[in-house]
Amino acid sequence: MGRGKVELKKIEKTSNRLVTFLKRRQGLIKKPNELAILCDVDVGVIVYSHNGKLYEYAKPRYNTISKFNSEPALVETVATKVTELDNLKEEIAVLHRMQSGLLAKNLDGLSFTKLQQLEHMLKEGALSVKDHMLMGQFELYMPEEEEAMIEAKILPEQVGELQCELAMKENSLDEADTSLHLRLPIDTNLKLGTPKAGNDAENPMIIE
Amino acid sequence: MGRGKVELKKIEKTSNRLVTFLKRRQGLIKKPNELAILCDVDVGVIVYSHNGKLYEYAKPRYNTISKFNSEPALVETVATKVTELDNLKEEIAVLHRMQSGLLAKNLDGLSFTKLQQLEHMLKEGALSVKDHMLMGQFELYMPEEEEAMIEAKILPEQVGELQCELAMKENSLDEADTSLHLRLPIDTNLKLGTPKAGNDAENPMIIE
DNA sequence: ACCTATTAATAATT
DNA sequence: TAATTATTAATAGGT
Repeated sequence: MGRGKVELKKIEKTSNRLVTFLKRRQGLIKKPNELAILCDVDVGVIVYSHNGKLYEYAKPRYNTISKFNSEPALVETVATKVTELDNLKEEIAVLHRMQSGLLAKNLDGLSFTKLQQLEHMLKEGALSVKDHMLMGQFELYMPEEEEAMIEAKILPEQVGELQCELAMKENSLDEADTSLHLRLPIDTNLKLGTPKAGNDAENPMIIE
Repeated sequence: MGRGKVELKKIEKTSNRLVTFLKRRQGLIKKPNELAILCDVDVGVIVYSHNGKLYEYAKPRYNTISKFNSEPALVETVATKVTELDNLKEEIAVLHRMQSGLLAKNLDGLSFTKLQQLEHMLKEGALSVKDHMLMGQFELYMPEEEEAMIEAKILPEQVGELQCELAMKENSLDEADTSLHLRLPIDTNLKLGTPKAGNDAENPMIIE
């Protein structure tokens, strides 16, 4: 339609291209409205000009379409959502790694600083959890022999491995300035509870 | 175009409406393609038939458009994304609460079981982190007096508060069956490092 | 921006 | 349904 047909390829002459864009855009925005009304269906059209401006038509039966309709630009909207998703996934990955890593010992991906932070968190956290649980329920005194048994249980094989590691590395160390205090908080001389049988040593950390 | 113009209202005769839908739909899908090519812009069209079938055109310059393009239905796509976002946010909230809660002592939202899990994690985690850091860098021996000083530093005010709490609750306890072993793992007799000055006690846990 | 010759789309008919 | 045709609608190029 027009004086002579046009070849289906990019119009190189800029002024012509802009004029054609204007004209055909108007037609493109008008048509779906007719289709929507005549045939009672849902139609959406979006057109982006080359400088990013958005033109659109949408029969807003679906919320999603009307949602996009109200947005300044679909691309930006979705891009934002995708970025948001990616960030959240990344954050979850880090958090999971920090938590499950504690149990699975997969700490390799964490920086030395993160390890320091973890250590700090563990120290503070141990005290906080202890404190918190005390608010609810606790047992003050426990037979000495029972306590000793529990400690024996809690001291895992890792301690032995640790000592083994230490023996092996004993002679090869320097650069003391980045080393850390790794001892756990010392015994506070509080005897604070009796373990519920088999309940605190087997359950891995699971996020529900 | 056609034998007589049509009024812009729903075509009541079903057969006519279906035919019109077929014809105009074809035109609607064809036009944007021409516009996209001739004017080198991005265009997307979506049409839903009344029985839910999706017809569309999209010049897939933007991933977002092509993404929708590959979906059976835009509505489902967006709904899924929103759900995904909500789930991730919820998961992050839980993870953050478990981590920052350790420091901020905001453990109230966590179940008793979660507290038990946390305690377990802390115990295991302390050993794991210790173990992990040992792989890299450590200092084996430390002067006895320095170690004592560090322990004094690490024993925070919470311990005092804990003791205070204990003193106050000393007489009011029962229900021993749900109580927990809260003592930290005992001293392993390993002297494992010297703290880098002021580096592990002040930094809160921050996820980068 | 407007015209208008021409092509393209399509409503009614077959 | 599918093809044909008369008509309207869109628009390319000129003014």
